[in-house]
Amino acid sequence: MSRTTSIDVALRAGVSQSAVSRTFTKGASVSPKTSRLVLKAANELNYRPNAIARSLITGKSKIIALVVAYLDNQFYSSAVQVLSKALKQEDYHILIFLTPNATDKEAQKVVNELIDYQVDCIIAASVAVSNSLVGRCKSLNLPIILFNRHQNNSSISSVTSNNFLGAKQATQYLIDLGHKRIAHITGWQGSSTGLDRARGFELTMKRNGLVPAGVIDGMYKREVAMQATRHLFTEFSPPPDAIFVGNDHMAFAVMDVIREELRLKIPEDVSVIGYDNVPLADWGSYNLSTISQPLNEMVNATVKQMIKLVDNPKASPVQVKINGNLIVRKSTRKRKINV
Amino acid sequence: MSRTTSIDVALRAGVSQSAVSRTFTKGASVSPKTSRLVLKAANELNYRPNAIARSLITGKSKIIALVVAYLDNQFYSSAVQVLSKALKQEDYHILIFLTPNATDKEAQKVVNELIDYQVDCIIAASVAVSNSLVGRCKSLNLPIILFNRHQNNSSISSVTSNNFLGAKQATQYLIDLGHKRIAHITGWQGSSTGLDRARGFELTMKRNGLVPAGVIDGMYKREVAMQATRHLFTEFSPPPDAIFVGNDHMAFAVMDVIREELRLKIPEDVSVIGYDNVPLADWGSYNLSTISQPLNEMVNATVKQMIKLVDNPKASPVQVKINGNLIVRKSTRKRKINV
DNA sequence: CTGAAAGCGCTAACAA
DNA sequence: TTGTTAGCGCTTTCAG
Repeated sequence: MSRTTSIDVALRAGVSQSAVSRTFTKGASVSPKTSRLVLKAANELNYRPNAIARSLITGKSKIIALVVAYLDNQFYSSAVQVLSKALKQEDYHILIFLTPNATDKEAQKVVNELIDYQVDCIIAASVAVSNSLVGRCKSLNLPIILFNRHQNNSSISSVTSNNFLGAKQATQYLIDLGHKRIAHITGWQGSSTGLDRARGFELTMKRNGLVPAGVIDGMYKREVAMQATRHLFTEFSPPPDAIFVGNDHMAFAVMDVIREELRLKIPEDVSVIGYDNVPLADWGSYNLSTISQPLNEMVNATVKQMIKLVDNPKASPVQVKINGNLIVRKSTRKRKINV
Repeated sequence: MSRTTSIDVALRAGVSQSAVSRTFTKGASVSPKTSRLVLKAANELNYRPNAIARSLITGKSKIIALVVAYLDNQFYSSAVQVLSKALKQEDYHILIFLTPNATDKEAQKVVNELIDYQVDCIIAASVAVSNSLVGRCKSLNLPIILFNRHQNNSSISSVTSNNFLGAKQATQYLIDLGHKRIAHITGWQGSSTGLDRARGFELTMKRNGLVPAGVIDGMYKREVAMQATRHLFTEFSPPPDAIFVGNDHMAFAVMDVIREELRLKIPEDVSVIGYDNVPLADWGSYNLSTISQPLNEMVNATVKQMIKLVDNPKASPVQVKINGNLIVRKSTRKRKINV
């Protein structure tokens, strides 16, 4: 009743146990004849090599740890899907860790568990990684790649879109539409994406001689963004006529408040633009203009770098930055002159 | 530069290697003194037991395979989050498999990989599992639990909500509102949820002496549901004044078509009710009435059964069925008399 | 309670 | 190319 092992197969095929191992280890030398014998016996016995035992020796588990804060934001559930597909192609598996409370202690705990399972690489999506943790991984030769986040520390690999440029595009677009009172509900100011996008906004406003009609940290959270929106329209006078929101996930919340609570029309009364271009942004009820983050390219870059690092943990880290595009939908529109 | 092992710790603590193992194996007998010595040395060396080596012996990996078709549907991304949290509590880890094309061959391949990694249990969310596959798992003593699906085969454990009852509630609710021309865009008719909900609809209509104003399979896919909606309003005359949609994910698509393409009002012209009660259903732009699937209870039941089965793979399978509730929001409303 | 010794199932030298 | 042998790092008998 217990699992068939390579010995069982060897016995039946009339070869040595190592012959069996070799036929299942790519790059090993086996004669076609032996291979055929082994494969036949293996098939009859329904044999599969034990990946655990293999990992113990090779030191490689073919498992990637994917650490992500949450999946509420469609950008991350999409990212998980695309990553999963790409990694499957490379014969890697995903151990997924959801860490909603991103305290450093929590992160420490997660990394401990990753180490226990000998994962080949960590992909940290939208999770802050302290320098001490990076050091710990480095000393263990455990590669780590930041996805959609970057760190000033240039010794760590990261893949992001060009958030600074994207924010500049979004802001300039609103300005070109004729908006003068533009507010920004920022992404979490403790994250690189949130900071880069806010920088792009501030700079573009200044370059155009405009003063922001309010800047509030939305923390990338729906509830906080909703509160920020209410604040923007009750405490600022005149209220904004356009809002650049730090990501799509918050932009949906902003739109809901503007339409359902404030009874204003989008885009007639207020233009709203988001960031990410998640699938939901294209749905009829939102039709949200936004800046795209090229998920496929970001994932490809991530996997490519992962393979490099697994192969050689001392390979030089890279910081990949991919340009996104302005996606114009129906949540933004040209101002009439003299509003 | 290589990893610290139990031998390193033993040497430093001045005890045997087995003593180290025992202090890290719960249920083993060690004197407090030895334990203290070991823990101290382990801490100084930053030692962590190698989970891979442990699995090789115990046969238990503390890893659960979570197989899910996709994460586009918010019900599943939510489910993954809640499951992840519950399993973490029990010290289990999740190897996630996304299998968008649910062919049996694909499933076979996934199961092979699961076996390779010696997962302790398979949780199959919304994935069809053929009987041959179930048999294969059984012969390997690999427990499997269906989440949000059930099979006629009563030898396999499953956790679902009471979809038949929920569909009856939804339909009766529409009838009580005064609707007479009620259509049903069904969930995929190859799935138990899709079938149970359709049965509940058909039966309730019949019992109330009503004939369905169209029944079309939406396949749980956004695009298909959109097409079905168009069909319902162009090919049926008079068109429906209420639609029971097989899940929320499709209901959003239906609402988008009704409002953006057909230029009809919800709920004034058409009532729409969904199924699942995903977070998005509560967002202002949709405000979708629906039947809840009690995710927390479903997850708790799943984890409980999983622990039982891991402990004893021959434990009797259970089919858990949890009742959901009607959630009334603003996508449904009472018909005026004589419309 | 403790240490010595025997493997878990496999890969990777090594010699033939 | 093949079989033999020695481990990977750990848990688990078995004596003491």
